[in-house]
Amino acid sequence: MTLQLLDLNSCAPAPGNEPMARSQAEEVSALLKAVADPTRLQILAMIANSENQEACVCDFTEPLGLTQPTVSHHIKKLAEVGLVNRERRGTWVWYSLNKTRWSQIAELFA
Amino acid sequence: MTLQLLDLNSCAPAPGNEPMARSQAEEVSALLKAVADPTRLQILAMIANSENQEACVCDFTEPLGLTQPTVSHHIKKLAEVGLVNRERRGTWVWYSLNKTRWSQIAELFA
DNA sequence: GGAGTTTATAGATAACCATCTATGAAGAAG
DNA sequence: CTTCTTCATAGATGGTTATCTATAAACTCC
Repeated sequence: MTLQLLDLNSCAPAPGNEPMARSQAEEVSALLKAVADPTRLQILAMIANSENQEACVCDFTEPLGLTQPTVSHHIKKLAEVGLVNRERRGTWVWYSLNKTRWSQIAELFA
Repeated sequence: MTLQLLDLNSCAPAPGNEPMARSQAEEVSALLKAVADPTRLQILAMIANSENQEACVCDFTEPLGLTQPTVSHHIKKLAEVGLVNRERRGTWVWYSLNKTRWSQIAELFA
């Protein structure tokens, strides 16, 4: 999936009433929806602020006051849009931030 | 409302399992939810790409294939989080982008 | 004031989503 | 192979939201 800008700084010949392509809008929207949830923002911040910038599901349940399946659900949403990487090491599954994907969001609003 | 960063680059002493404050997460989430909708992304892009970087409700209905109340609903969502400015001039109401607010989103993901 | 135009609001409905409980899958260790 | 731990999935449920129709509000012009 290739992210494209909203052309805020574009000097294009003013498309007029032609709206941004719906498909592109839906792509960007899906990425933003994943991050537009308070619990998922907390999860992302916790990963970023943790020791090795990685964490497993069980690290979140108690601080967030949520059940394990709910945390798994949220992390899955983040993984689906490529915001977190998944890596199994033994019994645990470690999740880390995909910083490239993260900064792609920043570029959208640059 | 004061926007705060997710402390991705923070050198703070590693809060450990203490999650980001829920209230802050909800504030940021509300802002991102407003923009995490394909139709609203199209509206924002259309405003940005229009002649004087402003547009009124009736400019959107036909290109987006939505009714006027639906467009009003979406613009209201954007206005509620301060992403668009509202200005009545005669019969029309003109909406423009709040670029300060816009770039605050970029800062969140910087 | 009355008619026409533009935008906002109210209410209804269908789709979506966050959360839970229950259960399955994957790996470690005895 | 069995047991324990961690994570994922399935299904149910209540809350949120995008959309529509109908109507009100604000403004212009005659």
